[in-house]
Amino acid sequence: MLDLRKIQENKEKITELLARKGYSADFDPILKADEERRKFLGEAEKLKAERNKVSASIPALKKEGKPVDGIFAEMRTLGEKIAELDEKAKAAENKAYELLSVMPNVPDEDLLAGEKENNKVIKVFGKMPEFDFPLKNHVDLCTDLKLIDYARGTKLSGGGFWIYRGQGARLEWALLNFFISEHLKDGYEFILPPHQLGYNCGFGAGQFPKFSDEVYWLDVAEDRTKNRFMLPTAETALVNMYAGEILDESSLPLKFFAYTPCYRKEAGSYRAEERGMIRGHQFNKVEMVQYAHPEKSREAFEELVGKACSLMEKLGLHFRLSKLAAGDCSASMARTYDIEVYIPSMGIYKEVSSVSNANDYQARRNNTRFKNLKTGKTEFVHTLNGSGLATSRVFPAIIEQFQNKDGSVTIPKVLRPFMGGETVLKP
RNA sequence: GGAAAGGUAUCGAAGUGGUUGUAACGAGCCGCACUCGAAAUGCGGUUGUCGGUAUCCCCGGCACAUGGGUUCGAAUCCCAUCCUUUCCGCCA
Repeated sequence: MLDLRKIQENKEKITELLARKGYSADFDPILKADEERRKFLGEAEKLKAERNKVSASIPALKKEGKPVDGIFAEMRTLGEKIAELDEKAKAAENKAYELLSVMPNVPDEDLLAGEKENNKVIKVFGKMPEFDFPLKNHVDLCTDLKLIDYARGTKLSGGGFWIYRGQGARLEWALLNFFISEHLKDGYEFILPPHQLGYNCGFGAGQFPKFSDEVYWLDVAEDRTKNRFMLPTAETALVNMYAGEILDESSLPLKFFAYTPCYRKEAGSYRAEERGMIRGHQFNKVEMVQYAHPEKSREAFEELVGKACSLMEKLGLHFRLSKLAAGDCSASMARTYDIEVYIPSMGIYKEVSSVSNANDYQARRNNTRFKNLKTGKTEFVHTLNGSGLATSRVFPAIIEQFQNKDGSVTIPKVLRPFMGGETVLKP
């Protein structure tokens, strides 16, 4: 949610920043509705003040035995006028809110305008793997090594689902446990949230109403706002934990991570080259979230980026870090860096982590605040999130980047303790 | 799913149609006093939000789970919804 006051003060600037996201904003209907709201509100409040004054004098009048019936009749008419003005003010407010709630977040000023093509690679990690033998893709490797059962996954649930089996399940679990152990070392609190969330969570995270068709709904109620959906990322849960609450300033930053599967329709995004587990309807992810003091949120962002990179480095993978252009950041986010791992068989880099700062956009939507002791005011916190990490791209990257001539795959050192000391995946 | 009780501020909790949302009382927190210092004690302060060209005070509106209703007037009465606790039922 954008700040209406900032729009009033700085309409041109915000319009320009949103244009970098490819969004053409028209604030005039919102500002007009808000002006209307204030007009009606002012009129209603004047009448209410009068009513309150009269009401307060009633007991005294009664005590003195003076007649009050005439006053009551007058007040009844006044009450009707008030109700009418209240209704008008409410209607104007709802209109402004509705228009405002579908607007995306403004990007940070240092972001380039435009889409993907303007993303900038900031840093490349590790060496591009080289193979002196014909390399296999991860689908073949996973099948030959009996790590993933694609065919039977489809049998159970249709396209976009697979089954981790034996050593494959173990590798997946080892990855998750490795991530968890690293986050625990950094002092983040481990969260296991519900996987079914209410509409308010989707709204608060800024994913609804726009993207409400891209999640799986549990059809227990006709009205979506009373229904639950399967979470598309743990962010949707973590970012709403303190909705409506006022946090202690001294408790900031709050640092969490959660493991959940992520359930997504990914409608229409299937492409032939994305075979195997690159894009599924259900994938495992460990998600990091911070609630930060507005003055410290840039620091928090760097910390999350650093953590995601460090996980990848410890796995020994070749990957790169990109700063996204304004138009490639999702609607809720003011700033996003992607970590992309190299998939040798595809010859391209695929996202394994997306680290974002929503600034106060999400906090405004779900009303998460803290008391600023310096100013004595309540302010919105900044929320940040980042994958740390999603396994569905890391797993294939490991399988492909660490494959050997004999068809085996070398297990990264940091994962071995979580796999009973095994060093190689062999057929 | 059935029954009962309940939802008031940072927390516990009182208030069950009137002049009082800082809303008794207690705790917490902040300040001051006492003290070498601390504890104890005493005094004072301590909700959020919207609006009034109003980041200092000021004036006004609103908020006692949420949404409606009754009334001149609602934390208080009525209806609906949500949630919590306890008991019972169900439980791959």
